[in-house]
Amino acid sequence: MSPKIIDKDAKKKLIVQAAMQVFSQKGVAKAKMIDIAKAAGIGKGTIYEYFRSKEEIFNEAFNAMFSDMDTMLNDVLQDTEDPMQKLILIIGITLDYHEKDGGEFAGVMMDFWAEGIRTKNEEVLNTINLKQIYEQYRTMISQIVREGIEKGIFKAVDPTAFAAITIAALDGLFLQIIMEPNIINIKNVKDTFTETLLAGLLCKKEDTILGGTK
Amino acid sequence: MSPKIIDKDAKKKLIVQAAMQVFSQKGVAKAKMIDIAKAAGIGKGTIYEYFRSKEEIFNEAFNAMFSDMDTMLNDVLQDTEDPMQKLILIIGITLDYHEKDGGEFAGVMMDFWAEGIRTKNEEVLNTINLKQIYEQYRTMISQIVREGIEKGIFKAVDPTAFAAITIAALDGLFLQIIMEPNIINIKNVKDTFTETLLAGLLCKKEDTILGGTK
DNA sequence: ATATTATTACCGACCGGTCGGTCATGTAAA
DNA sequence: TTTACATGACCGACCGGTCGGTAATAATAT
Repeated sequence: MSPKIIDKDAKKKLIVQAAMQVFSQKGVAKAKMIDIAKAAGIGKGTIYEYFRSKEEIFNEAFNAMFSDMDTMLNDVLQDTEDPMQKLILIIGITLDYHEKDGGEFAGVMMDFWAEGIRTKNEEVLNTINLKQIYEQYRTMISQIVREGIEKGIFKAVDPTAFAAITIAALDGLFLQIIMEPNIINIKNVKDTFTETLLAGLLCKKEDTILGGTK
Repeated sequence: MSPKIIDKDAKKKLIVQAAMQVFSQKGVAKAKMIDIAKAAGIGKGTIYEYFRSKEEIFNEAFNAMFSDMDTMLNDVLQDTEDPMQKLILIIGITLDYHEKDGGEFAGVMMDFWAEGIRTKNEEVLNTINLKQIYEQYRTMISQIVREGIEKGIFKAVDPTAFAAITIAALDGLFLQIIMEPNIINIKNVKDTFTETLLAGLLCKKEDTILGGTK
């Protein structure tokens, strides 16, 4: 009566994983379904038992990635009350995350960005919403900065702008690392990066750079 | 004897411009030749009178963009001897450049990055070489930082790492601006950005952030 | 002036390859 | 034998690039 039973969820993950590999190597647009199938060691048709379309695989990969990241960040933030320490942890976690799965994340991130950029704001794209993710991220960091300012630890910078710049710098560094892993690797620049970025928060100098020189 | 004569170069530029528009809206992969033709107000076949392939248009756009940027930067750097001022100018120019042609540059940059990332290091891609461009950029900035340190104006940071981070931050901010022009626009964050990034260079504090807290 | 003609510029129907997605035909477990 | 699962040959939409034909221009001939 009961037939062959396989773990559907496990197979779905397998396919997503294979897709991530192919996506990161070729880019989503150039990744063929047959490539994904081969990478997963299954037939092309089988993919369609688990996903409706290539788009759906892409969405699944996207969501998996960010919910994972989100969990890690929230876990880590429990560890300390010190705002500076929190920022250091966020930066560390974010940078380290990019090395996950042999840097697969990296290549695909490009396509997430591309997709995010070209998504019209009005259209509610119910699956992928990179903008929303960025907003959460921004809120998280600006909240910490505000906390630091209130506690008198940080200089009174604009928390939102600072958050935006922190995220920007992280993304950009990420981009550099993807592009030139030999020249710029995480271990080398992580500390300098953290120092450079956060120095401005502690530096109490009254005369600003722009005001001083211009 | 003499036939219809038109300005081939002008038309080439027209096509590149139209292509840039379409590329930035749809992405290079999804941009159809017919879209480019329509945007340029010409027939599809005509494009092939001026370019061999879509790839060639992409390359042309890429080169035009960066040689333009390069010229602007070199011009501006003549204006001052002060290292801090030089850095401020570089940041300003780079950020402003992204608003050129109604932000068209922005969308296409995504594809340049994607292309750059997926270009194998070994293969000499004779037309597009984003990595080389980044190297020049990095050299330029690290040179200025080195200058500043020698003159005793800057703290003794690692010039190369600082250059990498500056470029990273610029790229990342750029990415943010593309994604959320309403929230993060250049005029709003330019100053905070410059302040935040360059603060670390002047701040003479001996105890480092990482050393102090960890 | 006006017609002729050589040459260039332009065009879009068409071709051929590609690839996402389907489905008829399996196969293996129970 | 039944039923879930797997597959790859096949289909057809799509799109980059081609090509034969047409329009525009200007030198030349009338």
